[in-house]
Formats: sequence, C-alpha cells, structure tokens
Amino acid sequence: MGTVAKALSLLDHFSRARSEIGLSDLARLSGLNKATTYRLLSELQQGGFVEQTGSGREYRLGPAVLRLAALREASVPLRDMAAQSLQSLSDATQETAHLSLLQGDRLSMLTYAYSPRHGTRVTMEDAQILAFHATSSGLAVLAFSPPEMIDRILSGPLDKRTEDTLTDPAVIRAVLDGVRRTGLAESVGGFEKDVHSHAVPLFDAQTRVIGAMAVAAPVARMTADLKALIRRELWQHATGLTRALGGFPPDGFAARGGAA
Amino acid sequence: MGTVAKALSLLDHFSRARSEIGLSDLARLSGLNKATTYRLLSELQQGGFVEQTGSGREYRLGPAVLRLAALREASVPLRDMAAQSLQSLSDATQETAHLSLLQGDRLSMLTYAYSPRHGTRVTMEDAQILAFHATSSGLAVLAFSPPEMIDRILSGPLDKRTEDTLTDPAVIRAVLDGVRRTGLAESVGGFEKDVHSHAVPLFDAQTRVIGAMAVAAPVARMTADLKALIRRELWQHATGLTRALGGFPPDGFAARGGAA
DNA sequence: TTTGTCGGTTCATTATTTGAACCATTGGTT
DNA sequence: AACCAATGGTTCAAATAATGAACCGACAAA
Repeated sequence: MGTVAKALSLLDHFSRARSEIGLSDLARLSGLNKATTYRLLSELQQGGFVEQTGSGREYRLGPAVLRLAALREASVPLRDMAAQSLQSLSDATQETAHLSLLQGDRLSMLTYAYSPRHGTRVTMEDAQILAFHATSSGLAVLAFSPPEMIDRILSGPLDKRTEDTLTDPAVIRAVLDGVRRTGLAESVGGFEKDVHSHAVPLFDAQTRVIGAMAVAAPVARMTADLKALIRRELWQHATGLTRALGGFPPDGFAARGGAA
Repeated sequence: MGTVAKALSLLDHFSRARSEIGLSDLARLSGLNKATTYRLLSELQQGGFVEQTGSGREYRLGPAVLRLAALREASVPLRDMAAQSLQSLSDATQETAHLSLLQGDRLSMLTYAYSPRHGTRVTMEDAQILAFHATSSGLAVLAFSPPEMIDRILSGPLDKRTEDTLTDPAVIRAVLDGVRRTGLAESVGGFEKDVHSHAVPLFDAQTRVIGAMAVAAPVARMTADLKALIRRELWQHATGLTRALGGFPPDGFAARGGAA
C-alpha cells in the first residue's frame, strides 16, 4: 500500500458515530505506527482534509472536503439528479427511496427521500455504510461486481445484523445468481428487522456498477401490489438515472426489465 | 513536500473552469514528473478521490469527496449555519453576502447569498479562490494571520487584478494595521473593478482566523448610509457566526465593534 | 510516587518514491 | 500512406522520503 493510500485510508475511519478521533486511537484503528499516523495527519491537516478540535487535540474532517465536494457537484451533478429521481420514486411508491455509491470496497449512502404519506417509514443515516451481504443495495452491487471483489467480500467477516441476515457465502452466491438474472435484489429483514427492501444497480459509462438505487418499506406494509409497484417504479427510475449520468447497463441487462 | 501533500495538491488543480484534466496536463500544471503524477493519481483513484471520465481518459474529482463532505457536514454543520447567516445578512443589506474559508495558504469561497432586491448585483463563483491582497475577505483574514504567513503571502507574487489592486507590500501592511484596529476590512475595486466590499474575519476555538464573511456591492450604489448599514450588520452576523461555531475572537477583538 | 495514558518528536534504517527514457495509440498533416 | 506530435501508461536503477522503536513532557488516576 502506497503512502498516499495510507493517508487516505485514515479518512475512512471517520464516521457519523465517530467524527473525532485522537492520534493514538487512529493509529490503533489503522494499524499504522503512531509516528507515521502523526506525519500523515499533519500532511492531511496542511491540506485542510483534517483539522484539530478546539477543546481536545482530537482530529476531525476538515473544510477542504467541502470545497472539493462543491467542485465535484459542479462537474458531475449526480447528487442533484439523484435527489430528483429519488423524490419522484418516493412519491410514486409512497415509501423511502435511497441511493448508494460504491467507493473501493465500501458501499455508502449518498442521499435519500422520504414519502410524507405514512406515519411510519424507514429512516436513513447520512453517509451510512451498507453491508454487502445484509442489504438489497449491497446484493445488487455485488452481483454485478468483478469476481475478485465478490471473493474478497465473501471471504471477509459477514456479521449477523439480525436473525435473518445471510451469512453463508454459498447461500449468498446463489442469491447473487438470482439478482444477475432479474437485475433486481431483495432483502427482507437482513439489515433492520422490520425492513423489506428492493434495489437495482447503477452503472457508469464503462458498464461497471457504481452503486444502487433502493426502496425500503416496513415489512408490515408489503403486499403483492406494493411489491409489483416498487419493482416497476424502481426499475424505471434506476435505469433512467444510469442513462442520465451517461452510464450504460451491461449487455442484456436492459432486457431483463426487472422481472421477478 | 511530502508525497501525501503532493498527491493532495493535485486535487487543487481542479476548478469550476477546469473540471477534467488529462495526465500530461496535470503533470505540467503541478510541475511533477508524469510518472509521479500517474502513480499519485492511481492512488487517489483507488481511494475514489478522482475518477476517469468515460469518453476521454481524463481525470476528474471522484465520489469519495461527497461522502467525506457529508460526514464533515454532520459533525460540523458549518455550511448550513453559514447559509442561514448569509441569507439574513443579505436580506438586511440587500446586497450579495459571501463567506470564505482559509485552507492552508488558500482562501476559498464556501457559499454566498444574493439579495433579490436589485437588478444588478455582485455575482460569485462556487469554490472561487480569493487573493489575499486584492479582496476585503483576504485582507480581513491576513490581518489576523500569523506573521510568518503574512510574510509568506506578501513575498509571493501579488498580481494586479485591476488598476486599483494593492500590490506594494508596505502599503498592504499599513492597511492590515488598520484592519487589525477596526476588525473590518474594505476593498474598493481591488478584485473586480466596480465592486466595493467589506469583510470581517471568523475565528475558531483557539482564536485563530478561519475565514471571513463579506458583503459586496456595486461601487455605484455605495452611499454613506449603506456603508454604515453594511458595517453594522456584517459585524453582527460575523461575530454571531464565530460564536455559533464554537469559536472565539482574539482578545480585544469584540471590543472594537467594527468601528471604522 | 507510581503507573499509564496522551500528543508529539527524534534519527538511523529501510523501503518507497522518483524521473529519464521508453512503449503503444491516436489524430491531424502532408 | 507515411509522418509527426501529441496522448496515457510503463520500466528500473538511483535518490529520496517514509518508517518505527524509543523517547519527551504533560496530564490523570491510583
């Protein structure tokens, strides 16, 4: 692993739950030497990617990321397009819609839209990391990822979020085959106990999978009609967004039509 | 300069005007060897900080910055607070208000708010870099920066944006003294010919300057009354935002009250 | 006092970065 | 078709920068 990759990997340890991390903690988390961690942090700090908090001397993400995000948005207004598409999808289904992006071996939630219709709804956390084996989005993405990546993910630890979480690699591979056939992934209670979610992968211009669009509804509300509606709308919106971003589904994908 | 700093500096060459850059161009822009640039870009690409465009093989900022920005926002909702404060300031003055952040030796615009009142207004560009010697925001920040930084900036090239741009370090130092006394910086036509702007610095929890809040109005509209209004409102809003972010002005700053 | 942290620093050893030269392609010119 | 000047990408010996064990002083708890 190169020095730059190490420095960038430090940034991965910040999360919503842990937005400020001390030097020693970060060294432990990353497995790097404390001195190394310090030097890398110093360089990141110089660039404004991290900064130190006032009270403690802990580190947190810095303002430079805001600037870069603004530029990224300006050149690739994915977030705006995604937000529009999600809102429309959420309106059509009356359920929570969300979109996640693949970054290296991580799948993280970019944005979401709630429907105001129901009092109960599935809630999402900003920049949440989605487990590949426990979410419909994860399964949708994994199904269209390169074999090496599938092997890598499935050979890693697969924690049992709920009693319904799939943790047997063989079982998951079978599920992925199904996702590849239909272009649509489903997960009932794999991530949160009462959530039933569907997901469709998104692709870039080289037909590589870049993320997934999903609809999550309470298990109690899922009827055959709602399921059919979600599948139809989700398919439309996801393939539409892929096209809008200049991406292309792999050969044969469009033909599937999200059929169960 | 460490390897990490070099890699991060590559990201600085992306701008609104130039959102996609080829390998050779980027090597030229950064002054690094092409092979070096390539390796650094590869590492950045692995981390999702840059990606290659579908059509050409050019590079642009990647999706990872979006995720980090979301987390930064979650832990330090500066942008939201800034947006609110700017809107209120813009409403009160009927002119364009904007906020810039210091990142290393760069001052870059974070966000802005227009007033709908007038047909003519000062317009801003997202993530624009503000020159220290040519803008009120730059002067406000520089006045409260460490002496070494002032020396560094003033010994660098000071380009003459307009005929009214200050380029004599001695003159600028005198202006900075005034800014330090009043807590308020002013620039007439230093950046754009017809723009009259005021700025007040913002501080962090260690009383270090982190940026500036500013109001920019067309020179033609600037009367004594408007000037007094801007100074009063700008002072209120800027000190209010500093406080809201958990920051503290340096000793004696609050006592100045933005008096001219 | 002792013990265990913390953030930060040092410096000889080591491993990584570096850059000139080199491909294979591409697109424009003659 | 031949040529030229770009492009993105690759190689490898030489040079440089990264590394980590040990060390500070400061602080807090026992």
